[in-house]
Amino acid sequence: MKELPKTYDPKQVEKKIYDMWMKGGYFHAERDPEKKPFTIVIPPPNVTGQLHLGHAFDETLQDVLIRYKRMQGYSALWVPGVDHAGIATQIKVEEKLRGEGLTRFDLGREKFLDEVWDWKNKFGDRIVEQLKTLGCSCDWDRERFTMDEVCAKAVREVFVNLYEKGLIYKGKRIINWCPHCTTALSDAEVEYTEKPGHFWHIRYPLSDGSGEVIVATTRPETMLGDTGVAVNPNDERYTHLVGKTCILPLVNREIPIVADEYVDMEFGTGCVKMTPCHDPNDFEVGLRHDLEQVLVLDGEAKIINGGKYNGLDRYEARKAIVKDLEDGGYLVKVEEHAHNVGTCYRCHSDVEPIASDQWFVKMQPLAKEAIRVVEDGEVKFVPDRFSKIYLNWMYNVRDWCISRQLWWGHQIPAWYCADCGHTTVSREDAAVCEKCGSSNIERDPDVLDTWFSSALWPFSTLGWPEKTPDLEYFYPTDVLVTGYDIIFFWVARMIFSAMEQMKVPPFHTVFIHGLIRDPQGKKMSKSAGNGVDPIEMIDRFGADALRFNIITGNSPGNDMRFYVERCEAMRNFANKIWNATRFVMMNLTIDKNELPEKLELEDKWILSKLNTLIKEVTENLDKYELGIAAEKIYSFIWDSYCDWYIELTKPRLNGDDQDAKLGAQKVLLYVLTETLTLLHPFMPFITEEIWQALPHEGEVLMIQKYPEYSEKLAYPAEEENFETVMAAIRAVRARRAEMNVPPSKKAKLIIETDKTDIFESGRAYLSKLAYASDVEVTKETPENLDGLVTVVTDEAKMYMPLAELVDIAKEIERIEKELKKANDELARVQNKLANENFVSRAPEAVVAAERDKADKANALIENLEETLKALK
RNA sequence: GGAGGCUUAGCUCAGCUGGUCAGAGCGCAUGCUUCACACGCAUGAGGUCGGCGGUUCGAGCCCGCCAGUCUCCACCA
Repeated sequence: MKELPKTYDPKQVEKKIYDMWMKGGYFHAERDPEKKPFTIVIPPPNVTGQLHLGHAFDETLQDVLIRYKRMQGYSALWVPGVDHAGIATQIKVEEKLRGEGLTRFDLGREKFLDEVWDWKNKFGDRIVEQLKTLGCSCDWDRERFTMDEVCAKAVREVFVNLYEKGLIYKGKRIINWCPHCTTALSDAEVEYTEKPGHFWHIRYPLSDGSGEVIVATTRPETMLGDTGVAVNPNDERYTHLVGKTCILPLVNREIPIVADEYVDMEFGTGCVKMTPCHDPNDFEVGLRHDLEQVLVLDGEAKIINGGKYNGLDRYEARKAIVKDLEDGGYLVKVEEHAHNVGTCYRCHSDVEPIASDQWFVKMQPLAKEAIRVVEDGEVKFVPDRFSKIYLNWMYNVRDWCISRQLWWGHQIPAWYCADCGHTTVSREDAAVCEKCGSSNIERDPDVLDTWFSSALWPFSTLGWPEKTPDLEYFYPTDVLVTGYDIIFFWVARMIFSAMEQMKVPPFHTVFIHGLIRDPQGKKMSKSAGNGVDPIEMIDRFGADALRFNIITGNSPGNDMRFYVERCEAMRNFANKIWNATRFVMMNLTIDKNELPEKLELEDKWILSKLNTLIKEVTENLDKYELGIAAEKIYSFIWDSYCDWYIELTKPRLNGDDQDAKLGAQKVLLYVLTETLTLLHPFMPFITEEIWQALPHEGEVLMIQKYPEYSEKLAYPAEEENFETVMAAIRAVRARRAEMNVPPSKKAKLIIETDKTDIFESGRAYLSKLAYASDVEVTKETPENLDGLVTVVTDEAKMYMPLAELVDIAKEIERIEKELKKANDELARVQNKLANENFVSRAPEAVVAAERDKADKANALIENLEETLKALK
């Protein structure tokens, strides 16, 4: 027999086991017509990213689900892959270039893209390798990249398809512009944070010299782009001014005063400066009143078209302009004013609203189906509350700006004709204008939003638009697992994209989880330096421990704090399993896993508990209650199997009765194997390692059948009977602990009970677990209780001769106390049972349970009273 | 402005459709060189489940109000 070390060392195991799985091809999902498919696509992490705890959480949940389904006999496919992550990746490469004193423009598009591909090839495998250390059972044969050929084809198809349907258009709108990333962003990519600011009141003199209007603004520098002043048409203070013009200070431009409902009379001065090119509302007002559009900020947010201010950064310009206004007597007053500023979700620079020509996806028609499938329950969110968040967003969704002024990404398949001005949008790269045939065409330099390609992920990864066998078999996918923070970015867009292209929802369930935070509840981030590296955790405690830590102690959709100590606790759990196995193996003389014909009471107890566990765990997993399932297995292994059952088998294993010995071994092995199988999706490495060492049939645990509830192994009566023995043992231990009797001090144990057979059969382990030198089971009360310590339960009265420790007076006092407690309990229960309403309206089982409680309390009281009488 | 979450033992959190639901881990106390494990074993202390009302035979669990806290959406210049 193999000698196992005393402590489990994941490092010796995990890599070896993973390699074995890989070699065996167990991650690969076959299109098996005999099986039902179960598919998950991974939320593709950034190709050059590193695994953080958020990933670890996400991937662990998916791995548990996929392993569970695989073991249940599904053809379980987990499609892995990575995302090209347009902005994020481009920024990283540009930073690297900056270190060399270069910009992307120095290289030019082609060379720059070569650089990015190099970067991708250099770091692209890192996160994949990290996923493997976590134990992810992805089908690596099907790994995809959002920029590979298959995905590119899907992107091209969808773009052209939507364009042809009029659902993609190009237009001049106010978009969110990041001056640092120098690209447009979608609404979803802007994060708002409240920042302190000022509210400047500025005097705009009327052109006719008859007075002035005072406007209030938080962005004085944008006045360079002002082409009007708006007031509310119902604002009597200003009606006489509508139609007049005023002079824009510093610029000396004559601009009209217009009336528009948009203006809030209550706010500020009621006069609003209109900057159509740099404010979304002003843009709309400008269109309605035909105001001129003057762009005063360039892509880096430096002033243009602003005379002497040209070239100034927006913040410098603000200072200069405020000073000049003040010097010129135009500044009326300045107020403190906190307001929300949009920032780039990637670089956190202030986002600039700028009028710009961009490509958009028209959302209203697409949102319709995306709303319907969730409202109709074709796509369910777990927990359900996230469907409200999703729907609310979808109801109010605005057109999606999809063009990005980047180089890294899917370049937009649009060619502009220099001759006729026509735009050719095409699945194949265009050589000539489709309208006039001119070859004088130029491709749009912009690329698509990264999320445009991830939106197609559930079907592009399976080969769409080709009708591949994979697509046929594995689509639609089943569950999408992700954090609530990317519902809008990704989940929503996958749903409407799939509905438009596939006419079928991409998945039936969206399983949402929360964020992992630091012990203070703060978001983990690189800049705050409070991030915990999952790889380090795996290194220190093992992947299984990390996984178990992440799975337990939280509930679906809620954030959780990460405690290293919890990893330690889970490492201890792994060690516990390891040692339980050591125990079983060092007593093992059989090489086949089968139950014995004769089962002892304690065997039936543990088998029945196991059976219940199987039922509950399966139910919990089916309801996505992974944490609850995991905790139940934990407590079964630790509390039931290790703390009780193993101890119970020791007398048999160490005894001379060969049949009993074998019986105990068999049950030990059976229960251990079943439990390992149950636990495998959560702790794949240690369970596989142990399973391999135990007698088994089949190649690997990871494809064994998941345990199923069996009517044959339900022993409710025996379970209950054994619990009464346990209660007796606990009572004795508690009594001894109370009196500070060390385990080494044994005492005879006399058990007076009506259920002699139950206690009789447990004689051996009773003596062990209750530290008895000898056990006597009887129906008779001992004649003389002098010098006996008494322990009373509802099923037994027990006596231990520990004369030197016994103080009769104290004994009596204690029993009277217990008696009072029992009486209180009885009164409570009887009171309940006396309630007509309760008895008639509560479910039968509940009433029966109460009656049972009453019976037990009665029995206990009776026992206590008898003992008390005897003592006196 | 709108929506939602959270408030349960010293700490961090579980508690599924209202009836063993008052729990877990860590921490704490006491005692254990018990032949798998001190990354352990046994025993124990500790909570009027944020507050106030209501529904119900029965409420951490449902409803309303209040307080604290966090988040998301919208974004009045």
